[in-house]
Amino acid sequence: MARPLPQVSTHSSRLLTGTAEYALRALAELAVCAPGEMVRTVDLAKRTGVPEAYLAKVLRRLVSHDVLRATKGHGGGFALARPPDRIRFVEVLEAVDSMPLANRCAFGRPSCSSHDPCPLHPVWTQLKDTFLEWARNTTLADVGRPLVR
Amino acid sequence: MARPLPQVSTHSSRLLTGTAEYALRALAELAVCAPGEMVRTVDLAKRTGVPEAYLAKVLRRLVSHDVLRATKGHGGGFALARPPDRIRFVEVLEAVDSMPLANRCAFGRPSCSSHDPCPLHPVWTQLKDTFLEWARNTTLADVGRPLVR
DNA sequence: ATTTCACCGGACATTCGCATCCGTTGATAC
DNA sequence: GTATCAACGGATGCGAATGTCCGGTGAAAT
Repeated sequence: MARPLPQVSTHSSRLLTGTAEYALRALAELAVCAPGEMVRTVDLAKRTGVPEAYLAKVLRRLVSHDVLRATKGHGGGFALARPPDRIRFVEVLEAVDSMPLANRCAFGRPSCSSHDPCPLHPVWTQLKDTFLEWARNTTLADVGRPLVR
Repeated sequence: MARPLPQVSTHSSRLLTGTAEYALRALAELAVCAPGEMVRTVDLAKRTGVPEAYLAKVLRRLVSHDVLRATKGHGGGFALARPPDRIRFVEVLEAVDSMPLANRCAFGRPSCSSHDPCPLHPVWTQLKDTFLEWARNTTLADVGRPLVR
């Protein structure tokens, strides 16, 4: 017992940071709980396979960004701050990562637009916009579902 | 002078690793050169804003993966190993990152499929497949173009 | 042949994301 | 009031990704 469990793997095009993935795992668990049910860090850690001490830190960031709410003491724990369908992935990513991805040039140029594009601008914009659309349109209500959209 | 120039920014949902971004910058420059023209590391570094010493290391990885070819000595440098339209982004990412993204569960489960899905499986698959499609269908011939596809 | 040039490749330094630890705070149970 | 519980938040450690350095190798110019 006390099996190490699957930590984040390293060195690969990952799309999401390890921390963001951890946040989504925990939120996915909370999304299927009864509304208002408080779940402790230790339980979330067990269900998600995320290191408990680190998960605690991630959850705190989500609380400070009003994605989660928390209560202390007996019967305490974490719960979603709103119904699952009103928590968008983009909010989660902003909370744990702070993603200024929207206007970032793949060439590192301070200004890069369709008017003054860098060589990578078109292909990079294509990928970036797709990702942002996904992050903005996906909510916690979409987890654990057969993907209808 | 000797201005630091825009290194990769940190802490954000990045989609690509810094190294992968560096590789694409350099390849984008080489893609618009005359076929067979050899470009030196120092010149690529200036044009792309990538630290020269590190870029040299990235370029070597691309050579060992047959994305680039290199020659030493006077008039030496790097050039694409093939025409731009035959170099897919996925090859580049595999060369510098080694991306086993294809079958990786966002919940860290050893096995996760549509038969035995984790809560995040549907939404995660959606994003992952979109990214892989982008990486496989985009080539160096697409850089610097108005994005027609 | 010698010099110069530019890639090669490994050793080394730095930075940052990931992870752990521990004392503090506030709420509940008794 | 006291004890217990669980979140809070700062300090610290670790390892991978990033970035630097330098001697070696082979090709071209003279």
